Amino acid sequence: MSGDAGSLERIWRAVAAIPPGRVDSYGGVARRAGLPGRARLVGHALKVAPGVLDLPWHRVLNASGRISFPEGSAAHLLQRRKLEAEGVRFKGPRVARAALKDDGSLDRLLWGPPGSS
DNA sequence: AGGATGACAGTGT
DNA sequence: AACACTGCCATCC
Repeated sequence: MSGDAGSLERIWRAVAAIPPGRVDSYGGVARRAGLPGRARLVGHALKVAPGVLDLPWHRVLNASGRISFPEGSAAHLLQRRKLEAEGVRFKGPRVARAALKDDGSLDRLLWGPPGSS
């Protein structure tokens, strides 16, 4: 199916590793899963992920720090609500700069500041 | 088999 | 900052 099932598993694990209140990009997840350049595969992996895994899918945003679902859609609203419930603030359509850091580099935000919680 | 689609990303303008 | 275009690759029709 998805190339090989192992890729999906690695992606699911990478997503599960994102701490509450933190976010990461599709590309970042792909890279941490050992699949650089497979950002689109991450989207597919989340789409087909078994619900029982209970993955924090809402913590995955696109490279612009924005939710990839169409604005106004139920999915978009749900994701935003889940993030705000974890303390992630939004600045218009994208996550606040505080969460994005200065560069806007999501992956740096996630693993960059050591010991920051 | 071939083209379109998509929970993306990088670069250029 | 917004938009267009290209690269990427698994699925779908």
